[in-house]
Amino acid sequence: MMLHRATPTIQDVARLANVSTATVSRALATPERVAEDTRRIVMEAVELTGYRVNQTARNLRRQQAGAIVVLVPNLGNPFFSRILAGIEATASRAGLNVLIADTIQPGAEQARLGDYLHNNRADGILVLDGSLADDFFASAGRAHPPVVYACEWNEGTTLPSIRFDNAGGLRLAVEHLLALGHRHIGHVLGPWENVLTRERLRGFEAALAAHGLSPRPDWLFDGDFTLAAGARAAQQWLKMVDRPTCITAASDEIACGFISELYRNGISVPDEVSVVGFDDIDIAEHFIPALTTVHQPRMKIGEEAAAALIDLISGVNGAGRLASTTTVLDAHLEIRASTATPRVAP
Amino acid sequence: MMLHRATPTIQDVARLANVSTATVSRALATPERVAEDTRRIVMEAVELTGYRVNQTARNLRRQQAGAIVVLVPNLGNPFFSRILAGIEATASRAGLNVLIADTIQPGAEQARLGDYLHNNRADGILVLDGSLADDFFASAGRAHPPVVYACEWNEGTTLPSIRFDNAGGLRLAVEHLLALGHRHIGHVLGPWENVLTRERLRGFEAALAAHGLSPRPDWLFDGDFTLAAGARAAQQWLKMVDRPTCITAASDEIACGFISELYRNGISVPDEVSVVGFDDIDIAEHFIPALTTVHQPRMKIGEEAAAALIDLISGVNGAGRLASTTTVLDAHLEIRASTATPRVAP
DNA sequence: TTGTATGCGTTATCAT
DNA sequence: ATGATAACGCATACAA
Repeated sequence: MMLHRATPTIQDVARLANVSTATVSRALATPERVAEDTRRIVMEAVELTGYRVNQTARNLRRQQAGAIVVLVPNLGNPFFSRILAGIEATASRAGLNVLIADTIQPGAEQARLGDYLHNNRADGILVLDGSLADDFFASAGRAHPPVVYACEWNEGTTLPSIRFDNAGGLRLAVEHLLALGHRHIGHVLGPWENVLTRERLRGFEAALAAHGLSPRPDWLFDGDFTLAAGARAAQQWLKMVDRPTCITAASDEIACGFISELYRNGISVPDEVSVVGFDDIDIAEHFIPALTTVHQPRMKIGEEAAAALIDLISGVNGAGRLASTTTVLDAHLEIRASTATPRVAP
Repeated sequence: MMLHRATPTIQDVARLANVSTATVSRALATPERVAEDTRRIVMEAVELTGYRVNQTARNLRRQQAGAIVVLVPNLGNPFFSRILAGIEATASRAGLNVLIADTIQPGAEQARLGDYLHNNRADGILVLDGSLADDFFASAGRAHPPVVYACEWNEGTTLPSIRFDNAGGLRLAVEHLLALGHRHIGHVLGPWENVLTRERLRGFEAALAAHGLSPRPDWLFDGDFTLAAGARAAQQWLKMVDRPTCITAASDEIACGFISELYRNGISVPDEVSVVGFDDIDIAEHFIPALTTVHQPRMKIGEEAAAALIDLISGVNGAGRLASTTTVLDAHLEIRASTATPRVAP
């Protein structure tokens, strides 16, 4: 009769190999500190028993978690998938697991997130949600694992962050439109509370100012980052008597929603209005028309953020753990078919 | 001078409350097994010290991991984001953390994934990758945590799975086209090795057969689930002398790529060819034209899969752990603007 | 109801 | 180079 064998422990291996558990542990963790012969015997016993180290026990002993947690605002938003892929690839290469937590969850703020901070569940925290304030992490002077912001950040943060040059991206967009001959430029905003919205608006205004133009308040369309917001902005645009000849959108989704709604109302892009997006999501290149947009290297953002966090965890920076290092990735404009010279000269 | 206090342990709380560690443990885990007064005193001490239970120690003692792992084929694919959101929401409600692993990672197959299976890292495994065979999990007769397939599955699997009615979805698509008057119907396939590709093709063929039609091999376009594959299929379509008047695509991305490439070549959808997608991704409704497509409730798939796995973990099904339960979610067709009556009668 | 004592599986320290 | 042993922090069986 075949008994259902329980998971083998280091003890089982030691017994079979006729060595102490300490030797087995060493043979696996630091092979060079074990004699050639012994190592062979131990490895054989490992094979035979099918032993796998129990990570929970190892983590308890080593006072670590073997994992990082990523705090995502709305996991359902496909924008984050590439970033997550970059994070996972980098973390797994470093032997770290990746936990995900959706900050949109009700009741998440206190209980669940606090769990990750103070319960030895994670060796480090990657925050993609700029609405989480610094003092959330530094609460009550407790010790907590290293924190790195990616994509979004909290204004005035003293924590390290990996950012994209959002203002610069919008500047490129506006300059492209100016070069095409546009002078009447509008902008569809993301949600006001989002730091990216404000950064992109800042770039928009700076680019106009650099060319002696000032933004017209009625050409600033409120919104969020969604397709629906773009469609709403289009409705407003349709109703205007004095319309901008082109629009910069705070996201590709906004741009697509905007174009789509105009199309349904018989207005053609770029013939009657030019549109620039932001993000360069997959569909942008295949949209109708192909979307001119600011490209964000999302995979790379994830990789860099994870790498920075791992550095912090392994203490590469030594006492520099507290130093706020901000990495800003350069913006790049992908020029496609949704922008053209204005049909009517201003 | 303010010393940097280390993380408080259950010992610290016990000392302060003047009770044993066992009592503290009970007061936190099973309050009803502790006297009213004692509980109050303990809770006060917990507050004062800021004690948080060490999950690693708890997990070691309880012989569990407190987490499930989701095996995703290509995390960068935005299709999975909603599913992940559903999984995370359900798991976190059950107090379980969610680990993500990208099965696309090189070397992942053996080392990393085996880690999750046999190293006490996860209490359960959610597999979104149908290319992972059953025997990968059941290797060498080892004990391993419960496994549930979601979305994709391995043909002939004996493991539980949550599926979408892929064949039924394609059937709805074909019947819609037939009802519009189409008789020349093509299909753009996903990757051959993918079970969803085969299921959807099966539905395609069955629907045709049910109406006395047989599929024409030259109207079956090879591909994968990407935008680029749709564009390639469009190129082929353009070159044909005898073209299908409509196309069902194995994914929305294929459909969008197809439509987009036709548009660049001056062909209009649905005027000259009708297109049906599959998935109902966010952009579908806002595409030009709005895409008729098979709606997949991705969030719900994630929720149901997580719920099933959690049931298995908590042993709700008792000995039924080995029983293969397959849940199939119903298909639904979202009719929009990319389909119309054929321009030329056959 | 509460306390005592033991062990979860591993690794690090200290001998040898 | 190897072995004995003591923790890591918690939860439970058992005793009181």
